[in-house]
Amino acid sequence: MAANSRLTVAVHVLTWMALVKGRGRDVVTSDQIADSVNTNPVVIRRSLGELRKAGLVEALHGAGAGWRLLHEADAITLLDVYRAVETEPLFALHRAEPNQKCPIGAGIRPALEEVYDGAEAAVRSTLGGTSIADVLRGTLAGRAG
Amino acid sequence: MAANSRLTVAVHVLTWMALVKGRGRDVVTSDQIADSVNTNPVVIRRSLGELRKAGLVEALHGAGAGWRLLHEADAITLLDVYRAVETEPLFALHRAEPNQKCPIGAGIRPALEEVYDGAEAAVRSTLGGTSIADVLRGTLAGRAG
DNA sequence: CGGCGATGTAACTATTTCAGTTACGACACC
DNA sequence: GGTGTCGTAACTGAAATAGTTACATCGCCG
Repeated sequence: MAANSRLTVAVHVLTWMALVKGRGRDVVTSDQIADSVNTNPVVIRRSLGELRKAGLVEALHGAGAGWRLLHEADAITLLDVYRAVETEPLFALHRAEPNQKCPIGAGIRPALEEVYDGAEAAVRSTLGGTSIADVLRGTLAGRAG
Repeated sequence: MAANSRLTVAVHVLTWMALVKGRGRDVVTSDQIADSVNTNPVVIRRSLGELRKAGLVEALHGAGAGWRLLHEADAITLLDVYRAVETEPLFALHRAEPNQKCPIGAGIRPALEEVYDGAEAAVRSTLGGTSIADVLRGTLAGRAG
């Protein structure tokens, strides 16, 4: 389970919500989404909870409860989703502190961090160039849109 | 993301080898490298084994055995290292196949793959722009070079 | 006001991965 | 043949993921 599928699940959730919203249904339940993603509703609610904290969706309570998109599909980029669900950096540094008595051990971490920051910036830039609307179009067309 | 430190360890290994090679010692043992990385020699040998398969280092046997860089430090990019040690994609797709009866479930995976491929290409491009010599300079200077 | 349907979360489990460790055979030089 | 190192298998502990059960909570509706 090297890489996690949180970004995939969250994008799937939002893309599905965008699709059914286009069909006139703008409040949906975690059970309905779970049926499309093919997983447990709790997994979906966990994902929606992160998206809610990021201000991308809202939860409604009481009768007719469920979830609603807070922005248009073309105003949500995959970078927004990435920021909402991904906490860890792309590449981890040493698990244990390297030998500080060695010039490499003492100085390599900031050097690596600079390179890793550049790689993450490149990823964010790529994700920022694709919206949920793009994914929806690509999904229905068989391409990324 | 359960990010691993394989890239970090492998870059550390090569950077250290480049440093000591500059000091005239071009055959080193996994024990010596492990002392700088602050880990077990077997972890280093596993990393070196992947770098050997990638053609970046060679192993010597018999008396005076050890490892040797096969290229100059400025001819090895972090992309070469990334390719050598990283097998999994940056982002995982669904763990279980999504619902094929749903238009999103049926079509989202190729759409996502296209975006993910773009992100990976961006990472590779960034890593390709930095060499072990750059990391060595940055490590000794307190920057990435 | 009580029932209902959904959210929100805690708690537990199975699976997987990572990295550290021990152990030992293989190898090539002396 | 002895020695030092590689090369790798096997095991362990720790952590993360995602799936699951369970249940308190919330707010409308009859």
